[in-house]
Amino acid sequence: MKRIAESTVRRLSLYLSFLEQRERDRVNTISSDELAHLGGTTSAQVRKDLSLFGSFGKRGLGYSIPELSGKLREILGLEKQWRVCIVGAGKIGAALARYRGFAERGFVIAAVYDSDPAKLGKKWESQAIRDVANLAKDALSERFDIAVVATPPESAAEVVKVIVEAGIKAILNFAPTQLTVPSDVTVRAVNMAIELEGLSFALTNRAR
Amino acid sequence: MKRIAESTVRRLSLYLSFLEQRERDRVNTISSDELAHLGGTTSAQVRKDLSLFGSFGKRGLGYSIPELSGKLREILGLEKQWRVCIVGAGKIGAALARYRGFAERGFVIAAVYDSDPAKLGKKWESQAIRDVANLAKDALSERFDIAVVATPPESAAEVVKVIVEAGIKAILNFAPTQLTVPSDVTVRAVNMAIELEGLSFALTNRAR
DNA sequence: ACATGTGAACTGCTTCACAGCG
DNA sequence: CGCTGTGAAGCAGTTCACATGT
Repeated sequence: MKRIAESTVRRLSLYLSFLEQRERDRVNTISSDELAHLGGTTSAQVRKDLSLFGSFGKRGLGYSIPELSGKLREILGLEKQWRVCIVGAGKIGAALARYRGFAERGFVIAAVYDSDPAKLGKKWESQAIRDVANLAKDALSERFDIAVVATPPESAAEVVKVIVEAGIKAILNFAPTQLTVPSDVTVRAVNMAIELEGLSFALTNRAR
Repeated sequence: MKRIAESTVRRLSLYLSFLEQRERDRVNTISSDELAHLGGTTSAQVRKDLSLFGSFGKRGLGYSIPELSGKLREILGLEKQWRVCIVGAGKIGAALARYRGFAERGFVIAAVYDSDPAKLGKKWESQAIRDVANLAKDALSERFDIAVVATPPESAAEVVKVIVEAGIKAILNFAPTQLTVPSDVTVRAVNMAIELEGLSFALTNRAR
């Protein structure tokens, strides 16, 4: 399969979230132009994005919402359940564990780890917090697909080493650190400092 | 000033964080090649990024770490203090309020808002949680520079309306909703669902 | 000799514009 | 006629390669 740009995949996710809203409204067709408006892009961009995966629309009509959202879920791999383990039982981990949207989209929080003895064993949304020392062993039997790194920056590198050795191929990193991983492991980083600094830059350098 | 790509600004933030690590180590010069390694890019990219703002290096030597980090702070607008208000006193708001790194970089949490009567008045890292109904009024006297939207998706649009009317020109959005704002308002969005779906896509479509 | 700074070449994402089809 | 699907054109960001300065 052809290589797909990250920006394209992000837009596909967006399109899907709009379609899901519309599904609830019982509207059942949508044009590339409407999708473009919702997502702040152009109709040509929408059609190009979708055309990378097939021809899902009807000329003169637009796209069937149930059909297109099904296709997008398929493309994005949201038809299977993904087993996620969260490493780091701080506020960010908590926010993730509590967020209902994940379960809806097939992301199952399968385990939560921390290294703080005070937290171990405490229940968290029906999960007991486990000792991160057991992660490697647990991963063998529980087959985590995705690991979320929500530790302080000092521990991130070490945790990632364990994650990689456990054979997990996808990491969502909330620690403000650059991770080094083999090329078959995919990392997405969310770095709040970088976002805030981007805003700072925009405020400082915008035309007056 | 020439338009700068968002990707460039993100890299500048990264470079700065590496320089700050090195500053602590009392090393005082660094080459574009080293910076590139730390940030997973190329030396040409580093030099091109920096050259957009001036010539900060010495040929044959590299960049002075204190000088370059100073320049980067200046470029990114991190020399002044930015007043941030957080709207939504949930877990994400809490994670932000607690994160020490922000204060260090000049982002001052000036206020925290919520609409839940049960939360109002409670203290949070030395901030009393205020009623979001007062946001518009408070903004007049307290001059918030940046607003963080950390509310549930249903309330995001309404909150953003108030933020924009209050004259705040920069928004960091954690709600999984597309925001509509005038073109003089900068928005950065952090959407965990999109990141996870990106990982799902990568796991589904990677070469086998 | 070494590492920067930068025009030129390149790559790849986005936009255009229109043929194709319902 | 309307809206999709898609080559071709355009443009922006990245990489190359070398002249330049120390």
